[in-house]
Amino acid sequence: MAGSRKSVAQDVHEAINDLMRVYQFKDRDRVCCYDVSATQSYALHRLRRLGPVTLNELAAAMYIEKSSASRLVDGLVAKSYVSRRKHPDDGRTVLVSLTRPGERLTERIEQDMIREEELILADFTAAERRTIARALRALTEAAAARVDTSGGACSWTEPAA
Amino acid sequence: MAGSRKSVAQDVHEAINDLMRVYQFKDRDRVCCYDVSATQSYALHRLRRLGPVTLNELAAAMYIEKSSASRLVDGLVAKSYVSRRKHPDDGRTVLVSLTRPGERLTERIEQDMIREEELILADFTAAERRTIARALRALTEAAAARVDTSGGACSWTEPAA
DNA sequence: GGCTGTTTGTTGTAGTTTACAATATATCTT
DNA sequence: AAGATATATTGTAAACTACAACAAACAGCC
Repeated sequence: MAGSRKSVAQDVHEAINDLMRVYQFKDRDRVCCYDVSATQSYALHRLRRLGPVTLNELAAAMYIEKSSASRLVDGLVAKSYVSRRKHPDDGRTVLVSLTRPGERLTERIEQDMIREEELILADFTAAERRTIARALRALTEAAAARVDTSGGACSWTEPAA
Repeated sequence: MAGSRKSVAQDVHEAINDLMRVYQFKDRDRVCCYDVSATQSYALHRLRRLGPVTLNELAAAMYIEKSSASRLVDGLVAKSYVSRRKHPDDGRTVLVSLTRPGERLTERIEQDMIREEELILADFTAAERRTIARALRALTEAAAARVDTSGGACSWTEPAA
């Protein structure tokens, strides 16, 4: 395998790059269809998954700076899709959570996007679809393991050179 | 399969979302290491793949608007990594291509990123790595097939509802 | 109990990426 | 040759992000 000139790693690298470009475009295009942006939509989905979280936790889950998360929440609060309230036990932290309208919107967007994913996946057999899902998940986890999200910022773990 | 409550499409949808967030973060983090941004870096890689192209072609390959491509090229020309010259046969179009320094930088970045990809892939067997590569490529092509890049803009092909 | 240090979140500021609309120039069609 | 079309650039504005400075609340220690 070390002999092959075009490595699998190179294949994967290019494929991920291309996948990201296509899906980023897809996300941009989708903005118009709902009341939220792609980033806001992702935040809603994380919140749906995580339940009420502090701002730092949300920032870590999204791999963004806490100040970015703060403004992201600003926007969603302004639209009444999330609530930001003081933590009962710790006056420093806030608890961010979906409102009922937020839950409804999140579910609707999620269903629509899954339907689109189904169309894309229609070209594959059931076994292939499962393989794709597993591969993506594994790859994501492997990459996520290299991110340090402690504190209010994130940093990529460089290999000790 | 229609019976399973959590569909494969849902799995794939979430996995792609998460993968994108992690890799977008990884890209942002990597900006510091070179003389170009992540987007500029992607443009360099496309140019390396495509050879000299017109601005519209580059825009289509990157799924961005022609005006965005124009400014993207501005930045890379300013750094002397690409050249923008008039097409000999068609006075309307420009030919964008890598300069020698641009080629060198592109190769360097690509090698570094592939090395990182190898670290991420280290957790998988050779067979798994090949499966991941194939799955990603197939997924990307399936998604790309749904984008219409004719003219100076792109648009996502919605299913006829 | 009160001082010091730490954690948490917000605000000021700035850079990058992107799109839409208007424009200029060149080519094509009839 | 005139109008229509294609290509690229510029004006403008929005979203997303980070870093730095700050304010408020907690924690520990003496």
